Amino acid sequence: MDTGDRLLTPGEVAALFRVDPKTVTRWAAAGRIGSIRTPGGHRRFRESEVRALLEGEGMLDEADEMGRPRNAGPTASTGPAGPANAGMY
Amino acid sequence: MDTGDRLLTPGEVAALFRVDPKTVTRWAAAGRIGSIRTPGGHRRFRESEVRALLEGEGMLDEADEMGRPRNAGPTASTGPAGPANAGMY
DNA sequence: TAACATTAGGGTAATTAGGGAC
DNA sequence: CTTGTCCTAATTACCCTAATGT
Repeated sequence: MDTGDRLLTPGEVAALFRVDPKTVTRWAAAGRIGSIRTPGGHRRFRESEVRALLEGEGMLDEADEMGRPRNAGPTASTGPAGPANAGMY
Repeated sequence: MDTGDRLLTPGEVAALFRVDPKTVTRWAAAGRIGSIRTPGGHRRFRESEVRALLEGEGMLDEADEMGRPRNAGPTASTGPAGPANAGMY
């Protein structure tokens, strides 16, 4: 059962989200997305986790959302409720 | 049970890290990962060491603050024997 | 022995990391 | 507060040919 633990490079993740690779790096640095480091220091991301984030897995409807109380509120717990347990066994 | 007496080829390790086999060879040359040489000069890597590197080897994530803490990993156990992991600038 | 895929080795582009500022 | 762009340095990817492993 490979849920897809393929690893993606920062550039691929950035392309998927249509953001700058630097932004993906910031997400990883902030702990918003799990990352695996190569011995050289580069990051690799789990495809399953990235796809979960793309799907909006856990994200409620944002149709009416405009305020986007991200950090302002306590216990933000924004969205995906956790790491989506992408890859743990 | 063999926790890792199995030896992996550069191609195997490269696939695990989603990097080029040449990069794995470079890691071995730089001493970032242990390697066993065949009489012919080819390298073999210990599966236990590779898996330890993949898991993060004692490093959960670099999340620090801001946002919310993600779930904690499954007890990272004790770091094996933190080998010479040195190197970032 | 022969054939095939993989690996080693060097060299050169492309990508990534990290910081700091707007 | 988030994102994109600037910089420099390090790491990685792809090019090649020859040797090794099965």
